[in-house]
Formats: sequence, structure tokens, C-alpha cells
Amino acid sequence: MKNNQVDHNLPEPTKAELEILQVLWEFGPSTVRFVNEKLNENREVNYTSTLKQMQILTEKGILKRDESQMKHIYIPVEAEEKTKVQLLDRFVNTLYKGSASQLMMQLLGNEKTSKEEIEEIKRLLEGME
Amino acid sequence: MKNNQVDHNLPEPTKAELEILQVLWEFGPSTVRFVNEKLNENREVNYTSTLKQMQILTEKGILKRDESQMKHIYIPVEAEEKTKVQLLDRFVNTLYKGSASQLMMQLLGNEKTSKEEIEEIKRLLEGME
DNA sequence: TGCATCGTACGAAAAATATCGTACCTTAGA
DNA sequence: TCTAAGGTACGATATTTTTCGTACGATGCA
Repeated sequence: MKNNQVDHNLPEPTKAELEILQVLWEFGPSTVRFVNEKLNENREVNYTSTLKQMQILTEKGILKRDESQMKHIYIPVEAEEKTKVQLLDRFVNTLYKGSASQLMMQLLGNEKTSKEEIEEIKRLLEGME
Repeated sequence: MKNNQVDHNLPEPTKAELEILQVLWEFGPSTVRFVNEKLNENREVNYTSTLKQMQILTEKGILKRDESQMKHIYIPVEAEEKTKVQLLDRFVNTLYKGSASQLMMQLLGNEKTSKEEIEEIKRLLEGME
């Protein structure tokens, strides 16, 4: 198998798509209006732009929706965790040739990772075995 | 400060650009031809496409080049580590709201992260303090 | 009933990325 | 000197992603 190939279980969400997913993850199934309002807390986006994105996400099978009401309710098809694991996996493979420990090293070396975080990580590891 | 904002120190390298950076990281300063050949081990790319990308990367200030010879030699401006740290930082912020330990949890929970990797990580942590 | 409000659908424009064709220069060697 | 090989420059096209305008259907209510 060639090197840089990735499994395309799900089409990789684009940046704008990820923003929307994040809103849905945080607040649960939502209407377009709600999502659009959340997005607008960070930057200006037209309502129909968000609508279109969410429709595209639905076409791609990343979201599904409940159309029983006029206000459609959008829901991520995959659980937050599962999607994040995929993205993380891709990230590790791309940047660290799959080596989680290398990624760790950078995380630990990064001064933005606080002492508390590091302690927390240690506790996690000890609790594993 | 608004939530989802990110520091744009360097323009974020795009996917195709990252591919090129990775070749340069792995093999050191290189000519376009060399990079192109490496890329072609994974997928077909026309020589001039790679050339153009590398010129764009240079315009963006991500690469610099030695033009003293006819065959220009391209070099990443920032060290591999620095760039990766930035990308990682962005990644953690975007997907894990900046929580490194949350990212860790997923890394550890991922069956693709091997026992050896986990042991390695533990060793790293113990060696820290 | 009439109309303002709020919803979806959808094509098309805009913007960002990626790829390529062609022009043209330089060098090496027959 | 001439030509083939191999280099850069760069505009144009293709593709992907993002944004938006417009059409039009539902609903609520004066």
C-alpha cells in the first residue's frame, strides 16, 4: 500500500463544516437558525450560507435531519468522539507518522500546556495499567 | 477575545503545501525536481504543479530559496518542530478547546495506539518532573 | 383574506486551492 | 554552433469550498 493514503470512511469535514459540527456537539441537535446564531458570535455569516452548509453536510452523510417539523432539526450521524478520533488519527499519521508518543512529546514540551494539564495526564496514565 | 480565534503567525499551510514541507523536513533542502519525485511516489503530480506550489510557499514566506544556482534550493523558513507545534496547538484548540489531557485520553483510548506507544509515553512522563 | 415572518431549496457567484501548458532561458555536449 | 535536456516564470484553467441571492412554501395573526 502506498504511503500517504488515508481511510476515507467519512469524507473529511472541511473547516467551515467543522465549525458547524462543533456547535452541534456542544449544544446537541439544533435548527439552522440556532447554529447560525452561534456562528455569528464569532464572525458574520449569512443565514442561507449556514443553511447551505448544513444541507451539504447532510448530503455527505455527516449530518442527518428530522424533517417532521418545518424547522428541521440537524443531528450529527457519528458521535463526537468517533469523528474526533478519526481526525486525530489522521493528524497523528500525517504529522507524526503515526507515533502518538512523538505527538505527546510536543504537547508536553509546549509551554502552553499547563502544569495542571501535565499532572492530569500523569494521573490518567497511572489509572490505566 | 472571541472564542474561536487563532493566531495567524504564519499562514496555515494547505494540504498540498504540507506534503511538500514534509519532504523538505525529511530530506532537507531540496530542488523542485527532487520534491516532485518524492510526491510522485504517492500520487501523480506534474513537475510544474510542484514548482508552482513551491513558488507560492516561497511567496507566503513559508519557504525560502537559494537562487545562486540555476537549480534553486528550497528551504523551510521555520524549523519542523516550530511549525508542527503551531499546527498541534491549533488542533488542540479547535478540537479539544485547548485541553491537552483530553486529547491524550483519546490517543490512549484509540486501539491504534499500541501498547509500546503507551509504555513509551509513560516513560517520557516519568522522566520529566 | 392579506401580509409579515420565518422556514427550505437551489443555482450561481466568489474565493481559495490545485494543476497544468507554454514560453523562454541556460547549460552541456555532439 | 546547434540542439536536447532540464531549469524557472507565470497566466490560465480546473476543482473545491464557501457564500449568498432569489424563489417560494408554511404559519400566525390583524
